[in-house]
Formats: sequence, C-alpha cells, structure tokens
Amino acid sequence: MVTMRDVAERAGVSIATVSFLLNDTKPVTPATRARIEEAMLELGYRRNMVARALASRRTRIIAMAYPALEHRFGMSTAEFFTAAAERARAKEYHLVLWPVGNDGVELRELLGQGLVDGVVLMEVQLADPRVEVLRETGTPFALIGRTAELGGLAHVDIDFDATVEAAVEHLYSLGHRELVLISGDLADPRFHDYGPWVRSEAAYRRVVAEYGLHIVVEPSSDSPRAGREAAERVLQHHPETTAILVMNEYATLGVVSALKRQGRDVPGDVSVLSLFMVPEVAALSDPELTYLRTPGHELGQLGIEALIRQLDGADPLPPQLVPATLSPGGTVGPPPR
Amino acid sequence: MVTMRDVAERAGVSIATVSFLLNDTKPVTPATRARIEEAMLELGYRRNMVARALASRRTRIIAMAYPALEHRFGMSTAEFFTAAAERARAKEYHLVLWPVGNDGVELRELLGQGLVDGVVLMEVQLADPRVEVLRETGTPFALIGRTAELGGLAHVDIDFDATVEAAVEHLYSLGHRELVLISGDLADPRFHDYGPWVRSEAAYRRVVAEYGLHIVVEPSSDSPRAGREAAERVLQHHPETTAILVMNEYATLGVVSALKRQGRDVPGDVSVLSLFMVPEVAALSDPELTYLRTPGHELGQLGIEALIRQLDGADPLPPQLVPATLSPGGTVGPPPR
DNA sequence: AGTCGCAGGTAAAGCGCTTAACTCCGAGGT
DNA sequence: ACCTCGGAGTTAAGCGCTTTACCTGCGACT
Repeated sequence: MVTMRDVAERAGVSIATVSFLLNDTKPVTPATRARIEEAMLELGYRRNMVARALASRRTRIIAMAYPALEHRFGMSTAEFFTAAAERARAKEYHLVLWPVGNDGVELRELLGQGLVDGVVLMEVQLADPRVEVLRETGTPFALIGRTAELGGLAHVDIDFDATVEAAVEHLYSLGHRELVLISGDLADPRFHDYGPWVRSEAAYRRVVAEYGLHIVVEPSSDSPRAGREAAERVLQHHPETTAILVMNEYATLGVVSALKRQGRDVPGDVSVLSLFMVPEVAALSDPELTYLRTPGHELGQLGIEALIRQLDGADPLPPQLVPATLSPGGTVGPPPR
Repeated sequence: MVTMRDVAERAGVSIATVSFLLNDTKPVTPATRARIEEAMLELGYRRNMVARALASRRTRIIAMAYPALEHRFGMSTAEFFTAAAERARAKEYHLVLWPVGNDGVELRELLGQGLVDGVVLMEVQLADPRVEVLRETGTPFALIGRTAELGGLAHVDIDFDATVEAAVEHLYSLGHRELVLISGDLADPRFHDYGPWVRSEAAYRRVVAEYGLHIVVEPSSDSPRAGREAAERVLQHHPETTAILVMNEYATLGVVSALKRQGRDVPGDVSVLSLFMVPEVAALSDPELTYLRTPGHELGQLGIEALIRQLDGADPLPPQLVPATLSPGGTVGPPPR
C-alpha cells in the first residue's frame, strides 16, 4: 500500500503538505502542488479512508436506516435509496443501507460503533423511538418523512395535502362525484402511526369535505390481495362509485384486477387513480396505471442534502415538502354515461 | 467518547488486556474478565470500529457491487441483498451496497479507499471486467453468478440446468407438446454476455431437444411491454403453442396480459410458467403466477458465506448451484382438449 | 534441583492520516 | 530601518485500537 509518506518523500515535501493539498485546507504553491500531484500519479496513491476517518473523527459514511421488518424493500424504497446514494457520492460520501427495527434497539447498537457520521431515517412514524435514539446519542440526522412534533428536525417529506388535492381535483373536473379512497390499514398496530397513511387519509377527508362529496374510506394493507378484497368491499357497499383512489402501490394492482374480474371496465365503468407510485410498478398493470408519481428521486436527494449540510456545517436546508405529480395512464377517464 | 483506555483504567488493567478479552485473542482469568466487563458496562463502552479497522487492517465491511445502470434494482435484487445483509450481520460484518458500472472503473475507484475487506459481485457476466479489477487489486471476492472460465473463483449461482429441466418436465407431464421460451434479449449489447440468459437459454435448447420437441425461442427484455410484444409474436407465428415459459419476471406479467387481451384464457388455452421469480412479483399478476422461485435468499446467504470464509481464513466454500423450485399458482394447467 | 512450557499480564510500537503550533521569509506600512 | 503580517511549509502530537515482544510465576517433567 502506498501511503502519504511515500508521496511526500517522492515530492520532497512533508506529509502535512500533502494532506493540506488533498483536503484543500491550506494554500499550496502551484509548483509544489504540481510535484505532489505528479508523485501521486506515479505511485498510484489513493488515500486511506480509514486512517482519515480515525484522525479526523469523520468517516464520510452515511447510513440510511429503514425498518426492514415492517416495510418490505420495494421499488419505491429502491428509488429513494439509489437517488440518495447518487447524491451522497457526488458529495464524496458513502451511503450504506441499514435494515433496523422500528424500536431503535439495533439502531443504537450500530451507532455505538462510530461507523457513520450521520443517519437518514426512512419510513418515519408519527412517534418514532428511533428519533429519540438519534437525539440521545447526538448523531446528526435527517428524516424522510415527519414525526408529529418536529422541533426543528431536519426533514423532507411528500406534500400529502397538495398531492391529494391534485388527485381529487383531477377526478372532479372529469365529472366524478362518487369517490372512494382505499387507504392504508391504520388498524394494523405496526402502522397505526405511519405518517403517510395518517396524513394522506386526513388530507383526503378534508379535501373531499371541501368539495361537498361523500367521504368513503376503505382500509387496505399494501398487497394485491388486500387491494382485491378492498375493491370487492367497495363494489358491494358502494356500487355507485365511479372513481377509486388508492394509497398503496401494490394494493392498486389488486384493485384493478378485482374490478376486471367483476366485469367492470377500467376506466369505462370505474376509474382508478393511484396516489403514490413509481413508474416501474405502474407499468405492471394492464392497462398501465394513471398515478401520482412519488417524488422518490427528489426526496432521496433532498434527504441526503439536508443531512450533509449539517455535517459540513452549512446553512440548514429548510424542511421540504414535495408533491407527487400526475402521470397519465389508462385507468382514469370520465365517469360512465 | 469512552475509550478502551478508560475501561482499562477503571478495571485496573492494561489496555492490551481489554483488547485481548474483546477479541478473544488471548486467555484472561475469570476474575479480570469480570472486572473488565463490569467497567465496560458501567461506562457504556462501545469499541470504535474505525480505530480497530486501522490497527487491524480489516474494516469488517463487505460491499455488494451491483451494476446499477444495466440492471434495475428490483425485487429480486432486494431479496439477494437483504438475505446477504442478514447473514453478514450474523457474522459481525456490515454489508454496503455499491452501485457500480459494468466496466469496473468505479469499482477500482472505490476499492482504492481501503474501505472494504471484500466484495460480493452480482449480475456477473460471462466475461466480466470487474472480476479482473478485483483480481488485480487482490481484493477477496465472491460471485453471485459465474464467469465463463472460473479458475477456482468462489461463486454461487442458480442451477439453470436443473431448473429448466424441472420446468419442462412439469409442462410435459401435464401433456404439453408445443412449448415456447420467451428468453432474454441477447441481441442487446449490454446483455449479450449476461450469464442467466445465456445459460438458461442453452439449457432450454438442450432439454427440449432431448424431449424431441420443437425449439422455439423468442427474445424479450425484462419489461411488461417487451413481454407483451413477445407474446403477440408467439401467438402470430406459433398459434399452436400451448405453454409459454418466460425467463424474465417483469416480462412475464406482460405475457399474461397480452394473452388475456387477445382473448386467450390462461391457463385454459395457454399455460404460462415463469422461470425465475420472487413471490412478491408473482402475486402481482391475476391469476397469480405459477413460477419457479429464484433462490435469492439462499444465494444471498451463500455468497456472503463464501466471501467471509475467505476473509476469516476458513475452508473455502465449494461452488454452490441452487435450482429454482416450483411454486404452484394459477397460470399452468393441462393443454386444451 | 533444574528447566521447560504455558497461562496471564504489561509496555510500547505502530496503523495512515489530520491538525494545532511553530518557523521562516518577503512585502507593506510608517 | 523597524516592525508587522500573511503565505507556505514543517514538526510532532495524537485519533483508539491491535499486536509483537517481553516479563513473571507456577506446575510438571526429568
């Protein structure tokens, strides 16, 4: 392994000078800079991140903690992660994925090892024990999602209000008046506090009330089967429905196939609009789904950005709320007759 | 931060003793062990991984390198990764995901930093430049997949022969005689060397020839759209087909929906059998797919195991080939009449 | 009785880098 | 001519561990 000492010797300078050059922490004359750079090139020098981390007490590693047990690692999570990894790399950080439990125990375990400079927390709950752990240990962190009371916590999240408003407005303007929301299943104890479900359902109730429409909300967990069952309940109890909004992406696929099974034409008889989805999943349905695209890419990047600003001591990034944007597909049309 | 020195002082021993105890590298009397453990508990000591890594020249971090550009991070990849992460953690290693290019440039870049002890390589190609990079730099590594010539490389892979045999045998014994394989698209330059596609197609040609059946292979990339198009070509050019085997998981969804669009009953008129798939994707189709389950969990674990054995200097794990196993669903039945 | 081996412990030299604190020198101000 | 000050380097003290070499008893073997 070629070390800084080798480079310094070859360039005829002290190793401190090499370090200053590398980190750009002190000026260096063009002449010495050239000599050092040449030496590095000739020797094929690569700085050792571990030594650097020990000396500077910064590892330049960021962990993305996501609750493996409670949430499957699906396409949306993948999108968050890859966007975040990309941004991190651009800022010369590494991103590692940490599957942790929702209770914060594993998180505390991992933090103790001094391996990471900061944490991006995903799938945040309204009251999240993990936030407490991070606070206690003094770890810098940013949330993708929001707790209920966010005392100045760095966070980015979906703008649920704007998204739901856009969705309802879209359907309303097409002429739909009998809407149903297939929401998350808040009765499930693992999710009763899950931000996206709580917030989007609340937004829906508010918006639909403003439009003066009936409020019908049917719970469903995020699987095709659950979606099918929810759709069947809707057909049975609310046959007048002309448009269904669906919160969960995999449930949406079930909703569409249940409607087709029951002989309903989509979108001729019933329109289906998915509230938060990535294109890859939308393409899996036939016809391809009309949906509001989860801003996974943006949020992944912003989350990392918010964290890195703290780490680098820059101005904090103010909280960002990004709406999902409408992406046309083949499952929404005007109501029948 | 509480360091080993603090613990040693409190326990009245030297810091070397603490280290020996922690790493179990030298015997310690029960009495001192107790004193040290008490001190650690009282002080809430957690060993610093970075310092340890620097001193021991082992970071206990493993990277899983997967080609982000060429392969989307889908459900199968997620399964590999989570299984691997789980196993790694059990062995007190960390697993980080590295999206890298197929050419090996980024990989070399990252390896130089001395951040990882070893690499698990995913989506291996028959001739893979990344393998060269790993060899050159002397990094321990294991492959999930295989190169064409594997001179003693540690690897685990799907047993394509056994899987394809099982698939064809299953269909044959139900009475099917007119089969088609919708394979990967080897004409795509990014994939002409992609092991799973090459190997499964070769296996198919061999097996079907042994059964004395017609060999019909239709290429398709891995998307619902491509699958739909491939299925349409099959219906047009080979209307006598009674069963379709599909290589790619997302393409399978397209195949099923194209058949239904064309008024074919699945499995009444045509059976569809997916060759490599995870349950999550199979559930997205209606009816749920009959498929051979990709042994992602097993391979993820075995891949890590193979690597860690090298790192820990244990006996090498012999190459493992694991077949995909049949999982019944609603898309395979006897041929019509 | 002599000595060999080993269990149990210590001291100290790094691992490859960062970062004060310090030196040296020439330009500017007065 | 004197002092000051900032730019460009250097020296050296760590960062928190691992690990080698070394020391000391003590029981066992001859």
